[in-house]
This record gives sequence, C-alpha cells and structure tokens, in this order.
Amino acid sequence: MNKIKSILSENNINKTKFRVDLLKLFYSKKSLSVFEILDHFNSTVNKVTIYRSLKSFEKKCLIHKVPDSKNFTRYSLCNENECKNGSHDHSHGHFICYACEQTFCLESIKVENTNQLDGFKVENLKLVYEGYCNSCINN
Amino acid sequence: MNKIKSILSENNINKTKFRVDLLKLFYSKKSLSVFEILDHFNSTVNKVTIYRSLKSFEKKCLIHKVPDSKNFTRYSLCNENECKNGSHDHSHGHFICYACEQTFCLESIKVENTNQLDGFKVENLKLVYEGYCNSCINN
DNA sequence: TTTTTATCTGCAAATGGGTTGCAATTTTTT
DNA sequence: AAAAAATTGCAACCCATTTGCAGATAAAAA
Repeated sequence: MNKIKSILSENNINKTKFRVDLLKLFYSKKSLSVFEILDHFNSTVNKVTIYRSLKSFEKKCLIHKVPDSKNFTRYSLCNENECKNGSHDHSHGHFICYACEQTFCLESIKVENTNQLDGFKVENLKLVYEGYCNSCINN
Repeated sequence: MNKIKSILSENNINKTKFRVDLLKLFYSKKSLSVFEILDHFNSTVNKVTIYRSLKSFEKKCLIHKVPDSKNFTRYSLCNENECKNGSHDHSHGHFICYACEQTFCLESIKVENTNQLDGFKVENLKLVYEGYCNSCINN
C-alpha cells in the first residue's frame, strides 16, 4: 500500500509500522474504537500509543470522531470533500447499530442547519439514527 | 412547595430535605449536570447521593437524560405527555448552547423516525442543534 | 552515512466521571 | 414506639482518557 504511506508523508506523520497499519485498518472498516483497535493488534501496541495516533490523525484531517452508542471515542475516515485543515465538517447523518455497535456515515443524508429557531442562533446540527443494520438483521 | 412533596410521595420517593430541594431545583432550571448540582448545594451533599437521587428520579419518570455538549450526564424534567412508567420518550429536538453549555428541549420540534434508510431498520432518531442561545448572545 | 532534530513509543502514574459495598442515619409503615 | 424500607456518606473502586518522562525510531541536515 503505497497510498497509505504517501498520505502519511503528505501530512507529516512518521510512517512507523503501527501508524501505517492503523491507517490501513481505517480503510477497511466503517469506524473504529480504541478497543477494537487494541483488539485488532492483539494488544501488541500500547493503548496510549493508540490514543496519540488517533489524535494525530484527527489533527491532520485523516479521521474524525463519529457518534458512538456508548459515548466512547470512535473514529471514521474523513471525507475529503468535507474535512480540511484540521476542521471537521461532517454534515451528514449517522446510523448506530444497536447490535454490532458500529457507526455508519450516511453520506446521502445531508444535514443543513437552515432551520430558524426562535431564541437560538444555530451553528451546527447533528442527526443520529439508531436501530439495526441489515448485516445484523440477517445474522 | 407542597407540589414538590406530593410528587415525591406519589412516586414513593422519601421526602428528604435534599431530594425535595433537588426536585425544586429542576423546576427552576432548563437542565442540570451533576456538577452544577454539586455547585448549587455548595458541596454540602455527597456526589454519590446526587448520582443516586438522579437515578431514582429517572426511574420514576420525573427527569430524563438530555444530550450534553461534553457527553456528561445531564438531566431535565420529564414532559408528562411523553414519559411514563420508567420509559422515556422525548421525541423532540434539543439545543445545546456553546456558551452556557445549557441544554434546551425544543418541544415544538417533533422528531419522527419515519425515514426509510436503505440497509437499516431505524428505531430511534436524535436531533441536536448547537449554537448560541439568545441569553448568551445578549450578554 | 553520520549527526542533529523532530516525532513516536511504552511505562507508570494521574485525572475525572461514574459506580459499588457497607455501616450509619432518616423516613415510612405498622 | 418498633420494625421495615429508603437514603446518606465514606472509602474504595472501575474504566476511558491524559500526562510526564525517558528511551527508541524516523526524517532532515550536513
């Protein structure tokens, strides 16, 4: 995967084995929590390293936080159109599955804070659906 | 406030000084976090007592959790029409103010999970607006 | 390719929201 | 007033996340 390495290079992130593998992992998953990452690497990496890598990726707009069923920290790859220069704009809905606890970005459901609310100046809007994903329903 | 005491009685909650004062406090605030409560009582009450009182109130449908800017636990009074018998249905939007960090229930903005999403069975929908409330804008 | 510099890593310890066990106190019931 | 049930405070715990620091690794400079 040369692509992974060049992304890291472009963002001035050292191409350590772990960070390359971590970014690669994000390209194969909808979203990841610290503990799913820890599990994937069979605890061969320190969780502090995971937290710091995630924070670094986030700052460089490679990943961003997505809502999680249990309010843990969970990340997904950034959408190139939406996130730039450290500021994350993911103006689309999200779906959280009660069963697999996975978070899905609903790119097709655009969220626009056009609503006029009496007594409030709206700057942001979050729309989170919850339920069961087809994969869980069929298993 | 006889009203407060009778509410507690009806719900089989002991009318201790603290619980009466706490419920009274909820009737004067939009929403409250544990630390706002701790602060209001000048730390004369143990935080464990607060957590347990909140849990008790929640079970009896006096209050329910509302979204918080920092993912802390925050509660508001239940709407009589919506919450009953320990199950909380607050199918309306919420507004979180970036400045005062207060959460407002938007009773007028009804949230219905009628959307059909390909690949998902939607059971619940959360709609959270963020920005600045008029009170903060004017100060 | 060695030296310098910046970044990354692991370990231990800390932070902070929230919970649990238990004994003592208070409220409610009888 | 006595017994039963609910509430409280204290200490200790749990668990996600953070911080300090020293050693290791990667990138840049020479």
